[in-house]
Amino acid sequence: MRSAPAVPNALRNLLPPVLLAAAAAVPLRKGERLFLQRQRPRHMYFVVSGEIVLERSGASGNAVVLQRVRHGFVAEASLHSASYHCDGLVTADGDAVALPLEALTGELARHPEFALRWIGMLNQEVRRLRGQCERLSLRGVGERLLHLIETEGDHGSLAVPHGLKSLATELAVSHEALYRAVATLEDEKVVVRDGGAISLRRAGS
Amino acid sequence: MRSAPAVPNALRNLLPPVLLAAAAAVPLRKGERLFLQRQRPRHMYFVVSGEIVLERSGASGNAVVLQRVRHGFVAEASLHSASYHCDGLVTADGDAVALPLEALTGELARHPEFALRWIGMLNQEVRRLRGQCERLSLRGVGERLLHLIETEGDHGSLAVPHGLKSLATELAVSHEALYRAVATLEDEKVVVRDGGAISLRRAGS
DNA sequence: CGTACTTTTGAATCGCATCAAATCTGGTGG
DNA sequence: CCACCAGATTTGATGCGATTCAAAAGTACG
Repeated sequence: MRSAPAVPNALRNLLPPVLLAAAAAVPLRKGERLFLQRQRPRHMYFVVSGEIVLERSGASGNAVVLQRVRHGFVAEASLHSASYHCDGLVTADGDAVALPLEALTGELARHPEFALRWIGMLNQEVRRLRGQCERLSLRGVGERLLHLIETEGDHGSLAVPHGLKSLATELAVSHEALYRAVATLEDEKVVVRDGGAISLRRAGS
Repeated sequence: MRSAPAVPNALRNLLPPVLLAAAAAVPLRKGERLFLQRQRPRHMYFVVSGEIVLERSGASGNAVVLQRVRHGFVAEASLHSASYHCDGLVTADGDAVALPLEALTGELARHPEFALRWIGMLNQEVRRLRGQCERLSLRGVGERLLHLIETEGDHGSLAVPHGLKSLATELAVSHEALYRAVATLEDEKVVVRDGGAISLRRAGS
């Protein structure tokens, strides 16, 4: 028996029954693109496992990573948009849930308390994005990494399940620079690497 | 008679009557701080004129500019927060409107169509922030500037009412670097400076 | 065992930050 | 009107840190 938790608890608590019924499980295959820039939005996704990267190809042709999502909503901002504003690229196998945007709009209009929860979710996203902007405003790879650990980490410990290389693109630095920064911070006894996690020495655990 | 447009049209179209009645005009004085990090949120603001900068003082003590607002909402993400996540510093005299958060929450719960409009506003903000992250991920001052003009500008023309210096902090580069980048782009016939605006030569106007 | 990937280290180069200083600007008061 | 000041603008020189190119070593997986 495949234990397929098509809809995780986070969604059960947020969405009304009608939407839960309309939710469809979507398998994520590395390399696949869930949606493309400029496409008309039809679904919103919730990543249960695996990884999706929102990326946008600039005029110069180089792809820029807007966001990595390992657990949470993707394309939630396309609710009333005429088109997706970025690509949804799967970078690690896993599972997601697709929600039809039409149904979502209808339920938001029908259930005020759901709309309020949705607004709360968006507020959280806005704050997270502000944090990312703040992080990217920092000079120095080390500072960015420490900021990430303090901001997104759990009690001074940041999970890095997919290696430092993918983390480097999120911090908008070369992977070499990140490796060197981590090594330096370890020498300085500021952080400790524990396999799939980086932790601050002070505070936290 | 002072023509005091306490509530601009953008707000009239968005907010229900009850909130418009609860809105209070707030004069903005340069140097003043509308709210402080970690304070309990009581109001949300809408900038009519002047400028407010959202800034956060990092652990290292250096202030980081999260956002400059010359027209639009400020602190909209603090709706259900226990505290503001940044300071609201006035950087240019002007006027704003203050909305009590309590009343806002109540109206959102009471009027689904208002909640939907609010969600639309938040979606726009999320996209704008993603754009800013994308911009900050770019290497090179010139690239960031061009991205800003293309993204936030009006038909390839970006208003710079407060000089390039404040723009530099928004792009997270030194003002010297920005001045040099602008000069270079002008030499290369890529942009034109027109007093308070920078415009692309190709496209746009 | 081989392939593909990440991790790691090295060396050269380039862009930006930084410090410094000169010029220009608008505004204020004499 | 002019002197003067505060701020923005501009140019120059220097150093550091990150990028880049390169290559080796480690690791996971079929």
